[in-house]
Amino acid sequence: MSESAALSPEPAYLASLNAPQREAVLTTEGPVLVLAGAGTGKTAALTARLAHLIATRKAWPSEILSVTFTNKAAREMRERIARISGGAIEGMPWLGTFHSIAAKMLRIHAELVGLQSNFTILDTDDQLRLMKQLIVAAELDEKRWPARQLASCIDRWKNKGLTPDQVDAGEAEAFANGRGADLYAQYQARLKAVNACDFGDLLLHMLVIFRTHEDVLERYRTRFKYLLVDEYQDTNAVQYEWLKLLAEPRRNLCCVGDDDQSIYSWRGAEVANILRFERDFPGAAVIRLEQNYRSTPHILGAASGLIANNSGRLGKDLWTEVDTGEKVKVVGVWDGPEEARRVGEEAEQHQRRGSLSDIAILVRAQFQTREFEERFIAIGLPYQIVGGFRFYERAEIRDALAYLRLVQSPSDDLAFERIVNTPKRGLGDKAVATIHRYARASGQPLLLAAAQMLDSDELTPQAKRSLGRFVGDFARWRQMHLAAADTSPSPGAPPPHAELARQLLDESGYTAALQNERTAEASGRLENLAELTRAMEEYENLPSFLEHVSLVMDNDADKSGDKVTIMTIHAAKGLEFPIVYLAGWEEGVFPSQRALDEGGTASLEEERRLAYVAITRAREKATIFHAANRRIYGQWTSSIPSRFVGELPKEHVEEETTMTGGESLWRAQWSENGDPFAHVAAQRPDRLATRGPGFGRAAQSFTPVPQRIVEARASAVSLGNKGRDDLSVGQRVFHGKFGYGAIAAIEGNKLEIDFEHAGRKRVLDSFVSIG
DNA sequence: GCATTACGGGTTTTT
DNA sequence: CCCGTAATGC
Repeated sequence: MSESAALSPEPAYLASLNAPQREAVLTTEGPVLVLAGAGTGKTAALTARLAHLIATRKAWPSEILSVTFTNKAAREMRERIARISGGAIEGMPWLGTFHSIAAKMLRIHAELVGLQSNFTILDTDDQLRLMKQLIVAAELDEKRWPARQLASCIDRWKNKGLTPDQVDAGEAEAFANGRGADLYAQYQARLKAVNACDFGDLLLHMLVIFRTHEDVLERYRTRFKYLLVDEYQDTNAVQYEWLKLLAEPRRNLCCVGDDDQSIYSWRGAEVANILRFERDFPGAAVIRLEQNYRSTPHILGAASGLIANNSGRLGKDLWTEVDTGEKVKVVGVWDGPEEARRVGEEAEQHQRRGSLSDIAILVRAQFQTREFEERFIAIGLPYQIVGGFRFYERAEIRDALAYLRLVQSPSDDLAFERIVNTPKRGLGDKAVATIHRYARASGQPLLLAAAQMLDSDELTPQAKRSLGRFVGDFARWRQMHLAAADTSPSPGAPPPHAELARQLLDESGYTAALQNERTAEASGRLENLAELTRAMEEYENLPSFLEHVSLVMDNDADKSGDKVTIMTIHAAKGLEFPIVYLAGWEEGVFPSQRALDEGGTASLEEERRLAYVAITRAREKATIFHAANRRIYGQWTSSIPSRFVGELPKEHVEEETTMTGGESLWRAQWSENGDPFAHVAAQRPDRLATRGPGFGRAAQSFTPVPQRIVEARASAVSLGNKGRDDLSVGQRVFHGKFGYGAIAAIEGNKLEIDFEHAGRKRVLDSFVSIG
């Protein structure tokens, strides 16, 4: 590193940076706020800054605390630093998410908050079950005061840095007329009793420790010579307090963020943190990254004009050297299906020259994805929906993890509760309640209590037999686990903890139960479990794997194959695509009804920031849609274009409406009640034909049927007729686009098919032939 | 203890 | 309209 620095006029990591980026790298001392607009090379500057600190020997890698919000961001930064330094920088032990860093610290200092260092980190499911127990015990009506709501209150309090005794009366009112704070205290007591904590606790416990144990705080203050925070606009109150404490006395704190991209206030993020940075850290250098390397001038112009409608911004002017590009297109369509049809057609057109992975469809809310999904299935356009359930949140994965947790910590009562009757082994509520009672009376963990109860007559002989097997299994697995810890792993062979997991899933009957289901879901679940045990091989031992899992709820999208991506705007933050379709820009959808009803200006401004994030995802082309009619919760609703459409500067926008008769017809249908299709059918019979360009391709293996006839058949089906009687579950069929597959389920004229290559899809029966 | 039906509720999602 | 959860019957 020093050699190359001596040879070239400046170090390699500065070479491709512009002036403000350099400033962000070279201003190492004192507080720095880097306002990084969308697509302005923020990560490049950030990684260069880390490389610089290390290359100039201002700090060792272990003396820099760098925090990100997602594991993905942390991973990317790690990779980029390795690349930028040619692998010279390794082992940045304090680069990670707030939560993973907090967990690492808390393992060291656990006893200061009454935990043992091997505490478990609960998932949402465990939390809810625990809270529900408390609500029932408090004799509250669990209908009126659902556990979910308590969970969100407690989460909010933790995000604000409030311990149970700090929750004031006003806050406590939020749950069960003031009993919320009390339940919070009970919940914390229960967590301590089972040696566990939740996500919010990781940060809050450490904050409490910093506040009450000067020596611990001092230790980290001495260690961290430089602090770096990415996505600073997303920090919540606890995280802010953390940083303020740790940054002293050197105050070498560099925060990078964009106030215009703050879209997570609903989960505790406070834009105010970034807005008042200069006041919090007087003398702070504020550096603006405004040169955009991503989008065309029209896209930037549209986004900038829109966000200018927000007040209380720090302000940035994005610019680009690019001087070509299309205007942002705004398309008014009749209804949701037409919106999906249009996007599908354009995607197919693009597919002829380019790749489908260039295209993203961004929506405000998950329910909007359905329309696109249905259309794309019909025309056989490959797509992927990003978001929804993540791998580690799936039931079968959590079940497997609960087994493993219980093997590792026999006192993990929450894990015990989760799996004692999963798969069904005849230990229902009654048996479990008995075990509970016994455990509580004898002050023991559930699994231990269960083992002792085998010698008593508390349980029915049937339950006893079943429980005996369960307990015996665990005794054996536990032996294996302990043995595995002692033996040195033989090279080549799968590590013993992965073997243990496989054996455990077999012997517990979990695998068998899924195999017996013989449904498509079950086979998918078995695959997920296989993937889980495979993933375990990457880890040294069971404890380190479980730690990884509880912190890294990663959402790795399947990047293989050429597909259009459909996702929410939230999920798209930080990503970019050449072509972006922005669907559903209507009042009540985007901005969402909820934002309009409650929350006032603040939430409307957050919606606007979301819109800003959405537009700035596009590199070359952005198309905004608004539909005059949309079916929401099964009800046809007419809608007006989003106010955000009107806020786009005219010079950057090109408008189009597909409605015959233009504006007048569109306005006319407004007051109309009833089925908007009646109107459309009368005016525009062609609109009923859903034959996009892909139709022929998808339908190649059978006679094309005009849509109206297909629809007629669909209604016959809904009256009880089978669409076709030549299909049955398990049968091998051929689909024009997806190829061969087996029918997993039949619902009317809709089929669920496990395709050999395309995976599981829902298709209409008219699109398949017997293969 | 388990399968079935009724009911309600339905932004955004990470860690 | 469609999903997941909760009370209800077997």
